[in-house]
Amino acid sequence: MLDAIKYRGDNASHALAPEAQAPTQAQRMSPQSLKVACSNCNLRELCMPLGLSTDELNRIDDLVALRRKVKRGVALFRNGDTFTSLFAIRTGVFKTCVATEDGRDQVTGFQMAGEIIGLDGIVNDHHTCDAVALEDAEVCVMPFNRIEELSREVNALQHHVHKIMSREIVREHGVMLLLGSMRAEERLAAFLLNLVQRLHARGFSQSELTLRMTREEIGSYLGMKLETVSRTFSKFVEDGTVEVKQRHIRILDTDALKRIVNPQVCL
Amino acid sequence: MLDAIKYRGDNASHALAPEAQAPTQAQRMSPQSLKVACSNCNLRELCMPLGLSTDELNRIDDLVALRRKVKRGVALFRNGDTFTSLFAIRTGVFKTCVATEDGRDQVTGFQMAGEIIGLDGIVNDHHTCDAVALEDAEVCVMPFNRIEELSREVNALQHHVHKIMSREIVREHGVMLLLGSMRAEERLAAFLLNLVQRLHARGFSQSELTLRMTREEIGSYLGMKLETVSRTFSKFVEDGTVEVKQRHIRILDTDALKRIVNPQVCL
DNA sequence: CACCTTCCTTGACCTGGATCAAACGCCGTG
DNA sequence: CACGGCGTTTGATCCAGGTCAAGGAAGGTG
Repeated sequence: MLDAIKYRGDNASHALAPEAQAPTQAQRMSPQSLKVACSNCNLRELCMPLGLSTDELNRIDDLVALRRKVKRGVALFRNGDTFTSLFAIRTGVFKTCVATEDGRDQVTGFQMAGEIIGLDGIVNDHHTCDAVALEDAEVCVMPFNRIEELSREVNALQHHVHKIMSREIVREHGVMLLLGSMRAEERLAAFLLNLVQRLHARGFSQSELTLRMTREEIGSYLGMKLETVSRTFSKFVEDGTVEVKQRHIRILDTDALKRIVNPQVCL
Repeated sequence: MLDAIKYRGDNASHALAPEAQAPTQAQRMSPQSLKVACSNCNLRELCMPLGLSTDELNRIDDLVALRRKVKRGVALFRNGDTFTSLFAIRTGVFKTCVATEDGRDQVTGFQMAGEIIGLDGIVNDHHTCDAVALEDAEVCVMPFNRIEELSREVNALQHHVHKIMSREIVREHGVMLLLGSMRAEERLAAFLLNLVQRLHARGFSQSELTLRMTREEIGSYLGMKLETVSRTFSKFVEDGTVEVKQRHIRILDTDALKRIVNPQVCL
């Protein structure tokens, strides 16, 4: 799925703690005066196409209009907001969710550093879901007309944009498979494996993670009630597959999780 | 969702019968020698951006390399196939489905005339799902490198491609909402309303439709077993909401269906 | 520190939909 | 026309997960 790019050496156990990537004083004081440059961003390999020439890289630096901080619990955008930009997540984790008119809502994904959100807004020039920060976060704001302009000139960027959207479509296929045909244990196991894999690709541990979302949000994403999420965690603990201390999870037996997701293949 | 474009006047009751859009003799004989032209295609308003200049229209005619016929039950592409082209459906209905390694599969969508399939292949240069014709069908083959090339020059096309991908992402959000938070009756009601709405946008009846898929395929799409699909249909019939004769469906009370999907709003 | 709120866990019970099974209707074929 | 196969319907039963309810732990606040 996601290319396994390591861009941080440390396997910090408090993987996503806000302090881990605390902004510099300069960033905090004047986000706009700071020269925002993709070319020397350590997330570049996640957001941007590889193999760009120096010239192309410099032009891409202009993509990011500014950076924006989003406090925990605050929405980056909401259903109905006019669409102008895509957002590349620098730090923090977001959830995106859609809602029916009568109140029920559904988490459609959890996004972390290097991932792009806002793609839902392109069709109708306004967003059709909410993106809410699950912890203090920072994003790069990339005006979409600038993206379109530049991707007419930089082929690699054009193709990259297509790939990002296609990747999102494929990811959602996976969620549909999960929601349509898996049972509670399988869903949660798949969820944990996916999270830990993405964190690992970002240089964190393969076996430890700190959840940034509540049981209810996990449940919404996985199509089950929070009590079932909790019970399923407890079952994994009983089986010795994971350790759970509140939101801190340690995976003791990755293969067991894989077997749960895919009984046949992993004997 | 889909713009309600009417491009056919007739409200044929056997909406999707193959004969309704039977190919001409010329098409059957030599699909490649026939000049394939988007500019005079009656589906253009569904596939292509509006408001193109004559010049732009002519260039877009070159997008379609050829047309391809796909017999009922045959796959247009399969999981693993190398990706080269997107496909615009001219006639017929397709299903797309993904599968786990251990056999279970999940229908991710049903696509009809004017809709574009193959977007899943862009990320990794190979397809990650199967697209199977549910009835004899015909598609326009649009090599993706040609699309990228042309969309660098025709801004409207570039934006259109982005919109199509974004639309697919938004559609999948809706399916996730359905799978994650609706009950059987709501799912089937939502499914019927969506189908009939898309058919209506193509000039067919608002109240009658012929299903091209089996109960099992509907069930897979909606995350329920075929027996439950059948029972739910039967319940709708008891309630006087629809008439069901095999795959022929007549909706007697659209509002009732809407109320099932969205209890609060429709009192 | 005490208090409150929010989130999480666990128990007891219930139910919607899955599963298993049987029979029926439609349709293509020899 | 009879036959066979596939798709569908319907019934009977079961169970995974939902629902309701009661505490409990962590963390923030005055």
